[in-house]
Amino acid sequence: MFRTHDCNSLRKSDIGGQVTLAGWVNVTRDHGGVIFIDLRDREGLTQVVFRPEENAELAREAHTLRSEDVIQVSGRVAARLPGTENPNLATGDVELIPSKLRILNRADTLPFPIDAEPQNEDLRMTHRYFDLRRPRLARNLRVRHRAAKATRDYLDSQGFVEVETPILSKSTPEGARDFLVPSRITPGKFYALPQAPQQYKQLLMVAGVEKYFQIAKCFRDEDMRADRQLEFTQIDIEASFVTPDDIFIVTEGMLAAIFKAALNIDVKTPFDRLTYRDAVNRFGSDKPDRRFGIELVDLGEIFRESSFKVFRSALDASGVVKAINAKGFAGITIGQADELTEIAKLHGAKGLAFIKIENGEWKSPIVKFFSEKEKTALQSKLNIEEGDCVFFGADKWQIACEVLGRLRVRIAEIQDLLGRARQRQSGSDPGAPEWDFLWVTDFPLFEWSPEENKWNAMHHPFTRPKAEDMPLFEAKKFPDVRAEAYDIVLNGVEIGGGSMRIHEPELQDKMFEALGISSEDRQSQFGHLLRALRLGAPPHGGIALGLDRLVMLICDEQSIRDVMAFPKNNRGLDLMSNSPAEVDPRQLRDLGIKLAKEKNL
RNA sequence: GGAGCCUUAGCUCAAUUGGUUAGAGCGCCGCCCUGUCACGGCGGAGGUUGCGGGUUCGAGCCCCGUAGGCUCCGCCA
Repeated sequence: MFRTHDCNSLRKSDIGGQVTLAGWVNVTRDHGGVIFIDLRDREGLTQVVFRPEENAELAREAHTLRSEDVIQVSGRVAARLPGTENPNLATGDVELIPSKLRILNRADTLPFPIDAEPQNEDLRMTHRYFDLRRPRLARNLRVRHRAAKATRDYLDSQGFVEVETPILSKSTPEGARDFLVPSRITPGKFYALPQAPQQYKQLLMVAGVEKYFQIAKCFRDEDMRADRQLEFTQIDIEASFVTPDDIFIVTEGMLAAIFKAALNIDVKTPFDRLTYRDAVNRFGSDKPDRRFGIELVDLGEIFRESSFKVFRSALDASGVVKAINAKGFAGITIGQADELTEIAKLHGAKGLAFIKIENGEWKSPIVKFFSEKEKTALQSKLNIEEGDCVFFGADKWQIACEVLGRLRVRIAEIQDLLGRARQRQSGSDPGAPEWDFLWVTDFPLFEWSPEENKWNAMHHPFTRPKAEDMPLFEAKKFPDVRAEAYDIVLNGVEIGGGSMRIHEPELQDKMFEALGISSEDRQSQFGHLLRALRLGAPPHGGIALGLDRLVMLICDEQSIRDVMAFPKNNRGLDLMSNSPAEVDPRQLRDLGIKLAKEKNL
């Protein structure tokens, strides 16, 4: 037996016993005579004490130990001397007096200290196996495991069956850029790694599985972000003979089970629901963070007849005038105002108008254009008080809402409305974080792509239109057609989305037509699906949740990299293994691939 | 494809307005230290200030370029 206990299990009741522990040297405290070693394994720490008078040979060897050496020690469990107990340690009442020490492996000088937060992410990624030893990341891996296990247990209890779908699959024209895998056996042809198991899970519904799920790896060859990696994991769910409510209920139950398992938190269900239109109207976002206020207020009524040209012309062009009131933000600095103006311009605004209310005075170059009536109406509608700062958006609906929505989030960060900076500074227990779950429903079915000059599916091409909007769909009033599609949002982060699918071949064909996919392409790209729909496809729908993002939020991390064992950096490089890498020319020859010459710069 | 911030010892950081030999803590090496728990004490090694160019009597600091990292926009059905 390699060890009899882990490093977090010895207690007073074990005193006098003979035990063997194994682990890493967490820290050494060498007094010249007596030497203390904190031995660490994944469960915790136990103090090991070497005394020259007990065993001079062992003590001499213990002097050579350094951080992260791997050792095995056997000996007697002893009570600590009175007054030297460590209440901060679960094993702090006892210590191990070894009679045997095996140095299993010595560690080089460490690339970075394991007990501090390294700033250099490059360095962390290069030595990822070492970084993962740090308690924070070790905890994250285990929280992730518990979340995944709770997912399987819960969905199993609801009758869902986990089915694996191919990683080597087929490229489709819609959606993200595919990762391609060349076929050796069929030269010149390629598999694609799945962006999601979307078609397979629908085909499983045709197959009569009825309730499917999978914790599935997905691949998208797009640029990365803190919450986006080339490969990521989805909790993928699909069910037959269901309505959106059925999907909502099972998702809510699953998330409650995950939060119970990971954090021992009871999540309140059912979650609130907001239509896409309301979400954008009130929060300027289809994934609103409702943990703070600053809601968007529509001012169309007030300025309909205004003599202020900027507002009036926006309204006359059937746009909107909206505003947010940042309470107590009149002290905004010039730098902050510049930054917010930049954000506004970046998202399509021509500029940013705002009013500071200081010393009872409305300070802004635009106030002089307002009538008394307009000012009074503004004051009451926005609840304007001393110290407030009001920001305006006057533009097309989409742009005005998005701009104010972005400002809203940034202002909340600047004002620290979630108290994160304070929590970090005080170092105190931040208390229970607030978990704001929200369903956003009734997404538009289509989205206009100016680049391609065509309509694209906002969710995906298999999403069904809302039944009541079918006449609009038939009439090709595409911008007005709503989809039977929904997103699940947690604290302003989109953690999942899904829809009811099209199960009628005729409707699917019309959808492809609307998306400008030729009949030939429909057959070559989606022929199998269309054929399947003709063989008794049941009504079905589902959802997919981003496991990485969900675990990131649960672990209070800022990046999904910190909840993945071996993530890639933001250029898609694995700095540890140095992938991607060149391959042997023979491998390319086998695949019938010839590299193009590098571009001359 | 674009924008912002960053890059000084193994790590985390400092270095006044451009001015002497680029410092500190931790780590590492050596010596001392018998109840610590981030043990302590003394000493030592360790630097092409990412790289290239420019301005200057003089550049870690100013300018230009470039590489890398992170964040964001585009992109992500």
